[in-house]
Amino acid sequence: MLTNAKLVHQPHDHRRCINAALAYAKDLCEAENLRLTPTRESVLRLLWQSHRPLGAYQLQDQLAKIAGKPIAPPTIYRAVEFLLKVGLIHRIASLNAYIGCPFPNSDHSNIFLICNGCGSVAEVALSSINGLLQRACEKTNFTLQDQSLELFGLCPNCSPDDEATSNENPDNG
Amino acid sequence: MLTNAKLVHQPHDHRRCINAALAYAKDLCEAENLRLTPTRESVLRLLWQSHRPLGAYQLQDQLAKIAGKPIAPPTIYRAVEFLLKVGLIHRIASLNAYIGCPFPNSDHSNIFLICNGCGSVAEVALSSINGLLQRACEKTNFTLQDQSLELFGLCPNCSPDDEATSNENPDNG
DNA sequence: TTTAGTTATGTTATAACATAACAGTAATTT
DNA sequence: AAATTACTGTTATGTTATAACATAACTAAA
Repeated sequence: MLTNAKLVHQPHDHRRCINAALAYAKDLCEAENLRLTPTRESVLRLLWQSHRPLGAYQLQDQLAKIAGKPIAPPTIYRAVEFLLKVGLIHRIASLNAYIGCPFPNSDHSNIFLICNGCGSVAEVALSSINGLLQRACEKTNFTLQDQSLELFGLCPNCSPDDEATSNENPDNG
Repeated sequence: MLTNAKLVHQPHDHRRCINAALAYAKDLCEAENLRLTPTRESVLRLLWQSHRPLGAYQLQDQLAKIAGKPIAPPTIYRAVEFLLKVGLIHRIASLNAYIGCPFPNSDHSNIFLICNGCGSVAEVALSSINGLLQRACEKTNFTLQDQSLELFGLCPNCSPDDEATSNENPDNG
């Protein structure tokens, strides 16, 4: 089971997450002859500021602050579209929000663990589930192309049966 | 595996789908002392007009025609909210759209098979998948509360490797 | 090194989805 | 019938996303 859940739910040096993501993005774009322009890089960096997803208009606000000038929605959506296309970020459909992809290299299909308490989102890739889904599709003669698997609940920090301190703004990035 | 996939993807007497859904809704509301008002019933009926989901503003247009007067968005969203709460319909997050629930009685968690060709949506309930998801959550100490599982692809009618006629507007309701 | 082709961004407007707030009406209870 | 609750109507607005067109920046020949 490939997952970043431990990282998301525990204190860690989040700069390493950011640096790794940015470095990977740069390498990928160089290798594929894609342009990681300043806008795109800024949006990617913003989406790695924490392990919580950001909506397009949150990105707009934050990018405007960074850029020191107003940013229009299409600018955000274009950057997001690019980053989605090359697999560096994900869209969380149920939240209308975006988040950095922790496994951009692996050809995984993702299950998102979305915490109703603190808003953190962890990702799990589980081939056994993909196998089951694939078989269910075959049984119904459905040709699977893409998927959106989003689970809602409470992360370890926000679980009531967890004795630890909880909620709202854990500093795990 | 509980599914309505065959029904969705094959020609069938769709009036039976509608009648069954409406009858069930009436029974349920009577039993639970809930009010299936004309607006709510109309919205439910519209969501059972076909096996394709409808957005709130499509519902608005169609309900306005039926009612012969303009309908404001809150009217739709209130009816939808009610129907969601009592489990008679589902929301498809990735489509911002709503669809009648084919198994309103069973305590299932649903996987939606969304056809990129004709827009039809079938539903599958598969306990083995729920078990796997539950175990994945336990491994990461995530307390599962709710889920949204949406698969995209091509239904049997829209699959290219299927010799049958295809696409866009199959008359299966 | 202009020119043309392509890709990316700026800008304005608007489409599409969803809810807040408050007034009024209908059903239900007392 | 008055009080209470549940539902609906109405206006306005918030939120998410895209269309359409203009301009700028990069790239690759001529």
